[in-house]
Amino acid sequence: MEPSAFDTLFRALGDPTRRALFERLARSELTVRALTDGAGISQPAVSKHLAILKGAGLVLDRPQGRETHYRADPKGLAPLLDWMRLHETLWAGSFDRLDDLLKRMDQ
Amino acid sequence: MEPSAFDTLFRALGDPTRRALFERLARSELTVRALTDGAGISQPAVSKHLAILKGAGLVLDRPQGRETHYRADPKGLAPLLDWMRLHETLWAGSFDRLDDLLKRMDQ
DNA sequence: TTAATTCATAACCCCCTGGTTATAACAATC
DNA sequence: GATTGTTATAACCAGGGGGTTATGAATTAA
Repeated sequence: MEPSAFDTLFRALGDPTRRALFERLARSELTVRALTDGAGISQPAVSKHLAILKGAGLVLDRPQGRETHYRADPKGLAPLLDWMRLHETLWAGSFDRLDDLLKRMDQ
Repeated sequence: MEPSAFDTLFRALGDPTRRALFERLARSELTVRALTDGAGISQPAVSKHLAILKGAGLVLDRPQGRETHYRADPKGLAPLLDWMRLHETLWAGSFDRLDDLLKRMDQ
């Protein structure tokens, strides 16, 4: 069976290195070179991670000349919300924390 | 470096088989035997998945005689909320959907 | 007490994944 | 045009992870 959107999303976020890249891209758009500097791994490794993040819909690329700019895609996390909605009953205990999150986002 | 709580949680949820087990346990408490029937994999494989889910704090076990009952732990998903809070800015676009979720949980 | 059931662990295997280096394509600069 | 810089891909490799069967410990049933 082909992997679901949940699979690709969870798997993409499952790797710490990949999640670190995503978190950097959440703050600002960066080129592959900029991402490689400070990532502690080679440039091809970074490119592979970016391809996976892109495949999961977490990241968008913007080629410009010889460099490619990457940025996080807000819509990429939507399946996470969908999955949580499937398990609302589990959330009762965490409700107040989620409420806090919403309040902070609202202001 | 030792893996963070995020790592263990995301990795635990990253495997489809494991997520399926977790989803079944979200609905009702089940024994290893009950989980194995209908999982499509061997009993030792199920036990290993359960150990990983337990290690991630997603599941609680309750030994009773020769069988062990497992159930989902609501608090296990808390780190997911924490992680989302770290990236609130990314959420602007998904805000209304999260709002929907909260409304449905409130009723 | 003997047999059957349930579960966890050990030992093993294969494949997938995350890393590497090498290289090619393309763009910018000299 | 030649060179340098940026990125993606190919080829490869080591390790980890998810599966298996075998087995033992503990509990229940016969």
